Amino acid sequence: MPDNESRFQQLAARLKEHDYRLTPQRVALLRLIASSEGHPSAAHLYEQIKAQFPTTSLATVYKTLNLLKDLGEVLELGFSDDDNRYDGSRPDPHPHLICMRCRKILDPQVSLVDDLTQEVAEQTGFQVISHRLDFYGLCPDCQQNQ
Amino acid sequence: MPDNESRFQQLAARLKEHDYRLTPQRVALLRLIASSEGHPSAAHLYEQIKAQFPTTSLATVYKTLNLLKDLGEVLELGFSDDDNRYDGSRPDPHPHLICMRCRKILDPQVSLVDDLTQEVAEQTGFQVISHRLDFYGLCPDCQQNQ
DNA sequence: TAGTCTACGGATAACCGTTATCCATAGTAA
DNA sequence: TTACTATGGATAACGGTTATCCGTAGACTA
Repeated sequence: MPDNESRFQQLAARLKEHDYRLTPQRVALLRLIASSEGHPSAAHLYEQIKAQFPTTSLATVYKTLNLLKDLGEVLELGFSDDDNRYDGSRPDPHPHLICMRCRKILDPQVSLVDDLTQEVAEQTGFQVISHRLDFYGLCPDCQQNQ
Repeated sequence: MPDNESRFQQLAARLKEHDYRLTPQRVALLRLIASSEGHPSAAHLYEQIKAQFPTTSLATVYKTLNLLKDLGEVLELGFSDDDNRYDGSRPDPHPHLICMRCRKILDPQVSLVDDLTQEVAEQTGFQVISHRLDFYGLCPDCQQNQ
């Protein structure tokens, strides 16, 4: 896994590559996205960036996130009953582990995803293109403190 | 898998069991839910039931679905960018296969879910309670007709 | 440096599926 | 018949996200 600074450089390079401007607001957002743990929501990023740029609009946060999403650099986790969350470290589809109590989201290291995907495809004749694998439960911290 | 009629009887019994009334609208909805393939949306059920009860409100559809959901008899599949879909045949969490073209949703028969769940739990220390496993792709029909 | 052009940021209205609210009434019980 | 309550229907409200509008910062040209 690359460190935060190099991940930020990657994101910045991708924007430049497509002739998008690196405005101060975007730079600040890229740094937040590259360094964030736990998969922040747009509202969370909005709260964080207001510390540096108090006049920033929530729309700017969404615009930047969608820009990175369209470039394939950010994975959007949509929830119908909660804020969307964003994964700026690993844009490829992968399983997530969601704590039902503190709403923290982790990326587990697993090996069986490809096997399960293949089983599903063979079972149904589907051409599987992507996936969204969410596990819900309690993180170790919340198991202790409940 | 039970046939549609017995599934309907199950649903009806569950409502009676909790002293909910079996109104004509609810009976019609229960039959639709028990017999539906491909995981209908609330709007889809609404269109269907209007053939029998033209004055039915969309709110009644949602109320009945939420009733069954709270009783654990219907599984709600929420999508942040699309209508929610409802599984009235298998209320327990299980993988789904979603066609990106015709939006059909299938229930694949797979054996590796428990293994993957266990791997995730051991890897992270999470107490895994539930899951939501969606695979996206093209169904056999849409592979041919594209 | 001045002028022009365009991408961008900020503010906010609009969107849309879902939920809440209100009221009339059907069904139940006494 | 009367009173009570759950239910259905209509629609307003909700809330996260997106679209729209406008002023401007920044880049390019000469």
